[in-house]
Amino acid sequence: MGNALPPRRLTLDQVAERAGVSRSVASRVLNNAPHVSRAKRDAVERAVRDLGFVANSKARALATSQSGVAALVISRQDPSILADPFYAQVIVGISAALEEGDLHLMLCLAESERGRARVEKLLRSGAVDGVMMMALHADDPLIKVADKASTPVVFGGRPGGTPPQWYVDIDNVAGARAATEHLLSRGRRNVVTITGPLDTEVGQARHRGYREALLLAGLKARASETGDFTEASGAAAMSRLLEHQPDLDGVFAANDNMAAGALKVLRGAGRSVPEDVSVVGFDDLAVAQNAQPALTTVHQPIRDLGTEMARMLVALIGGKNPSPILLPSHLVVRSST
Amino acid sequence: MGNALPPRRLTLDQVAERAGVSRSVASRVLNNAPHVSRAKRDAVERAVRDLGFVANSKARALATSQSGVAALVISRQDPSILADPFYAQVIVGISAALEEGDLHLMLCLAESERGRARVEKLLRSGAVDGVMMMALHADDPLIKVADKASTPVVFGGRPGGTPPQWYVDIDNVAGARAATEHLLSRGRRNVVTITGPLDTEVGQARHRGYREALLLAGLKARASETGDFTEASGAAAMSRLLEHQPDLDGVFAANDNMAAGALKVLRGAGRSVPEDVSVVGFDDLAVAQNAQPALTTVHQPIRDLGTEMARMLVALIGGKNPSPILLPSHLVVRSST
DNA sequence: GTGGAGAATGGGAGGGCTTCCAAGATTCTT
DNA sequence: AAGAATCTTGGAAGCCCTCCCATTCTCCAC
Repeated sequence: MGNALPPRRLTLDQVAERAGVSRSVASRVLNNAPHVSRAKRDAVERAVRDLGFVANSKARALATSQSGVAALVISRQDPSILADPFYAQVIVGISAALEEGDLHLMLCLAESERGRARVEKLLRSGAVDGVMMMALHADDPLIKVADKASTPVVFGGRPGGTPPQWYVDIDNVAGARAATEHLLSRGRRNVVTITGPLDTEVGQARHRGYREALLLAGLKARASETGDFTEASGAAAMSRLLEHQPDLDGVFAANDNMAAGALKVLRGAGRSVPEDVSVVGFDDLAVAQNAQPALTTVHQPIRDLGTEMARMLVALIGGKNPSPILLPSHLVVRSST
Repeated sequence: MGNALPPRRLTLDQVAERAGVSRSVASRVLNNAPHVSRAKRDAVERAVRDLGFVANSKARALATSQSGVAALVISRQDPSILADPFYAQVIVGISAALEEGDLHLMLCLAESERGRARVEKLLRSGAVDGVMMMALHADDPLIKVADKASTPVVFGGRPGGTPPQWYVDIDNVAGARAATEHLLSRGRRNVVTITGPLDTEVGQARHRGYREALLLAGLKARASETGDFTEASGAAAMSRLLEHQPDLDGVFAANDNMAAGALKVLRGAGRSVPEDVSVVGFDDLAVAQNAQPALTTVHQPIRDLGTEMARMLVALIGGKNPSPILLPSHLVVRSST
């Protein structure tokens, strides 16, 4: 920080000199490449240890044109998206898997137009070797940004529209079907649903699973109302459903937050859960366990989602061509059904 | 990715050639430095636009010896620390403030020994211009790692022991004092506390605030039990307190999770809250609102914590010498008191 | 018209590493 | 024991910018 005599960072030349070898040899030892005699290898390693040398990553990056960094880009169209524990778990999974590939994680939250421009520059400047992207909407401008980058991109969850080439997603259809079938197996016959936004793939998929289950059981789809994955929207949807479909006896909500909202409205309307109405959510977040009554829901392997995204990206960076992955979810039965 | 003819990334020379100027001039335009005529500036800018040129960040980093990246290092001694919304908010704050300084965010979760070694290498390789660090324990090995790095380090929350030179922290003492005084103002006279781990600064500070409040009110400190900030430990501590101090009428828990555990135990013991016993927590996480009854607690400006950390780091990187910051917290009164 | 201040310009030397290649050292064949 | 085959080795060319500095140009004062 502006000392009198900046002590001039240690360089590979100094290591080489101290070990009595050329810079080339020293470099080979560092990258443990072949064609180095045992004696010189030892000498270099000792010099590295004695001097406490760590190679300058910028120079290495320039020479190899590899930065050793992967970016996770999170589109924040809504304000508090990161606040839910979902991303935290994804990140933990990613972090662990990137460690395997010896990559570091750069986290980009792009909300403003300016932020998006920064992300674009980041990707196109070659500062990262690959990108993981979480975006809900097919028209998210970040998707185009990622396309323009000439670096591999893995999606976490498919945005709507034509699916990207590489993605990891939860099998939302199967999960929603299992949830609905569970309601039917409890003897419910008038099962309604609170869907997520239908312009998102996840919203659509969970709705599809619901309809499939009814279809397979030979039942007609009942009323559905759309929410936006918030508790408040779930409550509002539930009110509307009660109004139009007073004899409902089962509710599949497309996520736990909305299910929690629905529970409150049901309680307020004097319907007891699970006696009068059974309710199932989706996600298995903390809110599901804390709900009154505790919520039956579909558990997603969120951490695995992160892990698999990172693994896929590592494979891509390594020149391989992995296939998309759909992760299974499973039902967790609690007191609401 | 291994094409036949890798199209050889665009370079500044090509921009310069197209604009009919030397590379030096082109570079000056890119960094909008002075000493460029209007005409050439325009020519270069047009060439940049036409070609879609983005400077190679690795080369720039090497030349300027600035990476444009700041790291957030989170020590994960316990497994699910990131899962609480705390870090999510810190990160959002950091991200916003880093954008001001045109820095990108690298996220390092170091739990294993290997992960720690990787972080050390990252810092010492000069890959980041500065570090923000969140660590609870004074003996966290990461603190030494940060010391060895010759890059500026800002702490979020002081670890125990001698405080670091640069940090941003919540004023835990004042918050705890306010919480305790609130209990006293409700007429409680036998106020006990559930502390956090006393080998952490935050644990100690909140305990100190509790004692100060009692002292100022001319009361003696009552029983205290120590937890580890988990709900389970709060419940256990509450049981012990009920046993040794059956006439207690107020509880200050050093965080919301432990307060939630305490509430459950109190309910189980037939003490009603807030009639028989008043309870105050600390943090104002979601759990405080969801608790039964809703928890009076101390709200912390968590997002601001992140913002200020990042700002401080930006200042340090810019060669300034900022002062440590203590952020105020405030009481949120709900139904538990 | 001349000197000189100050701006504009481009050449070129880094920045610290990787990697190609030619040359020297070693081992293996027969 | 000579020649082929294989390892080791170090010199030097890159990677793509930034920035110092010597040079040229512009313009104004006297």
